[in-house]
Amino acid sequence: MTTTAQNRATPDTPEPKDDPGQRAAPPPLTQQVATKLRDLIVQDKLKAGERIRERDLAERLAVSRTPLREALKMLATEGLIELSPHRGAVVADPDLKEIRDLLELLGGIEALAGELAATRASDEEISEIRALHYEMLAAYARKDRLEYFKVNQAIHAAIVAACGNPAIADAHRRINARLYRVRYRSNLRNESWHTALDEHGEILEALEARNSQKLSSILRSHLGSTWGKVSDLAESETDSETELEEHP
Amino acid sequence: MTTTAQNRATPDTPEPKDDPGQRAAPPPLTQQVATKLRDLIVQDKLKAGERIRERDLAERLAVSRTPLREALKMLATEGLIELSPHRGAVVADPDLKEIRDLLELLGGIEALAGELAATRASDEEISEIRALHYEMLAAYARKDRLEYFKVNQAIHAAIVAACGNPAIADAHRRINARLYRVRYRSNLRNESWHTALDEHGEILEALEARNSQKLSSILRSHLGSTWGKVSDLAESETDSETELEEHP
DNA sequence: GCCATAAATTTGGTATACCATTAGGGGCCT
DNA sequence: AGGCCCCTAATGGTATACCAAATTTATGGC
Repeated sequence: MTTTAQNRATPDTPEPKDDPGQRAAPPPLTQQVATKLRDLIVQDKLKAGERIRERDLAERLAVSRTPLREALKMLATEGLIELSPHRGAVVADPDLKEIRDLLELLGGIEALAGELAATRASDEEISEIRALHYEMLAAYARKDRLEYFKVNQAIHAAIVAACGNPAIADAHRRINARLYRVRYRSNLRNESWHTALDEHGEILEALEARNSQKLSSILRSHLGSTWGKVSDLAESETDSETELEEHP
Repeated sequence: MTTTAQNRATPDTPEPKDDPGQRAAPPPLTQQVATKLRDLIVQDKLKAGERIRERDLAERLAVSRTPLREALKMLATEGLIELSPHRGAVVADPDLKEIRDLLELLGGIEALAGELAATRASDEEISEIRALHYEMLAAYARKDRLEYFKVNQAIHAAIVAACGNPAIADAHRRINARLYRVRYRSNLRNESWHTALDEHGEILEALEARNSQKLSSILRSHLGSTWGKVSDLAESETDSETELEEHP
């Protein structure tokens, strides 16, 4: 058993997704599709503003429309795509105002999480964050922007997780997902790594000193500088390429 | 009067009645179902922990399983219900820890929103909030707990809306929805209205003085007292009624 | 009489078929 | 010649049918 066995409709489906011999739990297809779509959006393989044709995408993912639509509904409530009544789904393409709003919210949540983490984090968690910090320094030294970005994200996730409040961590993860693409591009093209690096030093310092107020305020301003980079980047882009956009 | 409190009781009211001859805009069924389910959950007509049988519920709502399932998926990502792989959906029944976590998050978001609203809110918005405050006093004078509760919610929603950040307002609405049932019951049975009332006076004062820091900190502690009431109530309940729960 | 195992029923998961609505194109009328 | 309207194709919305897994129940053996 355990081989999802929907072979009836699609006879040859070379799906290596779930291990057949493993007695582990088979994950629901809708969830798999949702996760896959999340990845596709976050990795920009589904471009922002792109129209999603259900039948095509369903065939591409080798699933039926039903689980795909359910996944779509989930991503819509997460804010990753937008659903128009009879016009289908498009990948969310936040404008500058939305990005600013989301960063403001994300900053607030990180500040809250940091404040709590400063008092609640275990020594082990702090040690791990310090380890990640060094990894980030390593990535910086190697000028490995991708690794730098990932570790950077991991650090923030770890701080948020250290507050011991899953609800906060979940909210953070969601908002972050909506900004992931933007921040990724910003990271790849921006010049000033050092400001973020300095701030991260302060963050670690405040955390280890268990200084709630300081950690909180640093995290707020930290995302403020992120906003600066993003808006600068957006400016230079609209300058040069003039993104395709609907006009009235 | 415009923007009376009743409008804020439920996120948005669907159109259960079919348009007579009007061919304007038929709202998607899935959305209607989702809205209806939200209301049912929030009004406790679908009890916490209750198992949801898709076929029954679909028949009860006179829709097919497909839109119902899509709606279910949406509510699941919103945290209002929980989906177990093959055991179906149950109405989310947060335990004390989860409630505390959610209140902590909600407090943080309200604090953030308040801080921003203190500087950004228009005079008209502040006036409207004051008007709502008086409505709440009226409900208090009449000992109308339901109205009091609704106006109370409306005030907080108005403050959050006044921060001019839809992302924050949306996040707030979602977290609040998950706590609505709990807070509603707490409100109906708790004795001490006055503490909340006093705090609301301070809130209004800080907002009109445009004192960001004060408004922010008051909103944080305000939900702290909410936690006190909720936990007290939970205590007395487990004392007296012994909620129906699965036993080994 | 009790426990274990297997069958049946129930329930959720998935696929497909069908219907309604909307966008696009071409022809007709002004 | 240009704009309005109708017709057609495509796409999303809804319903139903079928399959697999899980729970419950019945039955047989200890």
